[in-house]
Amino acid sequence: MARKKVKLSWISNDSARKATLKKRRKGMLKKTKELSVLCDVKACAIVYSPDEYRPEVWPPEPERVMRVLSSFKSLPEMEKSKKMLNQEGFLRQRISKTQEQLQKLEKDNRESRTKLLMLQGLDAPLPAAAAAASSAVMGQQEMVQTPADWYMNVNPMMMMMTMNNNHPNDMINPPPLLPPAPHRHQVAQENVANVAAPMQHNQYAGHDEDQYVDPFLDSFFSP
Amino acid sequence: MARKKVKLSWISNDSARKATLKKRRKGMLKKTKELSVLCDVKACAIVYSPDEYRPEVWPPEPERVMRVLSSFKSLPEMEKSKKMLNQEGFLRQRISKTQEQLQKLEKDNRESRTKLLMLQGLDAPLPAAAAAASSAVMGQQEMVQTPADWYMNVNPMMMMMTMNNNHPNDMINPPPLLPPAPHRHQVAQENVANVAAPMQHNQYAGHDEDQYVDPFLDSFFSP
DNA sequence: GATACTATTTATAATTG
DNA sequence: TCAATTATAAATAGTAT
Repeated sequence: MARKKVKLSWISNDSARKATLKKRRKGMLKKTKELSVLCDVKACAIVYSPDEYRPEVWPPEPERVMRVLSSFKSLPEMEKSKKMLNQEGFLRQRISKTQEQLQKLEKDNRESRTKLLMLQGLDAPLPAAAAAASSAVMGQQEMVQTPADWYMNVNPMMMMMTMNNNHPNDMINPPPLLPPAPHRHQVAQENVANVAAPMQHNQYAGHDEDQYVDPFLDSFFSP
Repeated sequence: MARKKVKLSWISNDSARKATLKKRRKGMLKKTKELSVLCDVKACAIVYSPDEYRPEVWPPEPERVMRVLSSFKSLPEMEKSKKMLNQEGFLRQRISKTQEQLQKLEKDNRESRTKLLMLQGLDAPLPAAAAAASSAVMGQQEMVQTPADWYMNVNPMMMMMTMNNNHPNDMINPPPLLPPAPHRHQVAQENVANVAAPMQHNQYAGHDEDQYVDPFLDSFFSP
């Protein structure tokens, strides 16, 4: 959106793509925030970026996810949710398939190089990438090496569902029966008319949403 | 962003707020799509609007997003899920690295082939694997045109936890085991709202992971 | 209320340091 | 590579139909 009109297709230039990602990701999250604030709606944006183990997310309060989840409580079919996919299995399967692909690719690569050698008679050493690739795929040991604190900070999924802004919810959630949350008092009263909407997905509005954990959900997510 | 600088606070005027919501929501989803296409990253946006039973979502396959929601059970708050999170986190990281390697390898492969061509002056057809890799890396146009199809091949878990290039993702996500669902092809790329829950009647038949729709999540998007 | 239409503000592609 | 700058494309607030 500047200097030149951009065509909507993948940016092949690595550095250019990276730069664009950085700019636009920021812009997108900002837009999300603005929409949510201006119109008082639940909005959520997630962007996973290459080489980053955790996604950029808006809104920044992952704990609000619980409220969104609690809106599901009334839905039927809950029992069947046990059938939920085994995520780890999914990933493992993917890795296996990727390995296959990689192996084929490596084989092709080797064949190409062999031809090259025969034709030009010089020894082009395998790029580090190729060797690293196989070890990366195969090297399960690294799993053990994963820093303990690494995953502690990782919670892409949990952030994913977070949403809504405080404004309406604050209105919707009168001072809890529980210990009051002081920060809520800054909410303006003019917004009364607006409070209806955000209500629609929250059945536990009367509780302190930052602390309350729906017992049903709790059990649902527990083994 | 026009006529007057907007103050970042809730719009009290009902009609004005509604109008803004409509405009900005559209804009935000568009931005999400653009970012995703231009930089080839997994990006997701969800907007709940008042008086609308289902949220506007990008990408157009909400069931993919839904699966992300299911991963919420990995919340660190859930003590027993931490272990699993570790596993997933590791796997995700591993996949990211593998994808990097794969990209490098693929690039290298291309270079070798270029040399080959120059030297032997004949066009040796790409072996299957390399061709697949190539199209996976280069085939951005198709993705833009039929995001639905594209996502058919994307593992939901990958979508939510990984981020990175599609190129590698395509490699990592081989074609679905099940035959494609033709009805998805009618999904209009631009009309996000209409495709909110195309899978809602696609039951758990087959229980293939790429097709399976969790009833819990599915019902979320159903009125 | 939904468009359609600008005048502006924003976002950002290209460029520079 | 990265941040800052700048010129331009996009988004959109207010308005009219």
